[in-house]
Amino acid sequence: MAAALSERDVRAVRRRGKYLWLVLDDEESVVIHLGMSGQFRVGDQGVPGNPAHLRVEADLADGRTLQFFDQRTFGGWEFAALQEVDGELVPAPVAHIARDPFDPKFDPAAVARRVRAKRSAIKRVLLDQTVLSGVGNIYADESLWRARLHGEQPAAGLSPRKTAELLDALAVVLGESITEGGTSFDSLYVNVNGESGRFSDWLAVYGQEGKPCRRCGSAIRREAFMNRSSHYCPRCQRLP
DNA sequence: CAGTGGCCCTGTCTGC
DNA sequence: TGCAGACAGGGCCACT
Repeated sequence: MAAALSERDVRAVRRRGKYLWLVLDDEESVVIHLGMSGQFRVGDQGVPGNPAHLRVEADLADGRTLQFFDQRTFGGWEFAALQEVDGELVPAPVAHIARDPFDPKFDPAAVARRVRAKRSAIKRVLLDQTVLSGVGNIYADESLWRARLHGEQPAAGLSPRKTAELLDALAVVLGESITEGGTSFDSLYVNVNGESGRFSDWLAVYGQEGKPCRRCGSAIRREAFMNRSSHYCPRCQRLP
């Protein structure tokens, strides 16, 4: 990769959901995923990363250094051909990834129809990147709380109105998290300048087990879900 | 073909 | 003090 990237121009940097990619020319790109602990740093600013977790280092033409750190190694870089999908040029590994809520062509009505056509629990559907992208465990829990929905509720049983409400809640949650600088619990999660986000102060249910619900005061519960956790308010978010 | 769940990884924390 | 096990979670893939 180092040899192939040497002296190459990066014409654009694009993203969809949790994937981002560097456009090298009309045919080729480098697809990057942060996994759960990947992060970029511009080397001459902010707090230096842990050298043990430095995976990629690139010297930029302006003299700065771009570094990619990843502690838990779920992230990665790969070369990928660009291909046209639904009127958009995307790398092959991203072809199956649906548009995210910030995409100008994101169609809430169409996504709501797809959600309601799923024979699965609503939280699983929110995490399905082929339905809509950009939503992980934290934002799924937060948006379900906002929309007063239990994650185990069958997606097919949701009314069109409730589904629209959930997608609205999701857009608010994602928007506010970006404003707050992302979800960060410790020094592991920082932006390119080494600054930590404060979104965790803002979380209503995620990681709040035992604490009172902001709306009704009931103790927030945590349950095992797909080898991770679901957090919810037992009073505000009931199964019908 | 859609849906389900196990597993990959590393560092930190908890409980015995 | 030391060690085992739980936990964090995005996405792939084998299985139903």
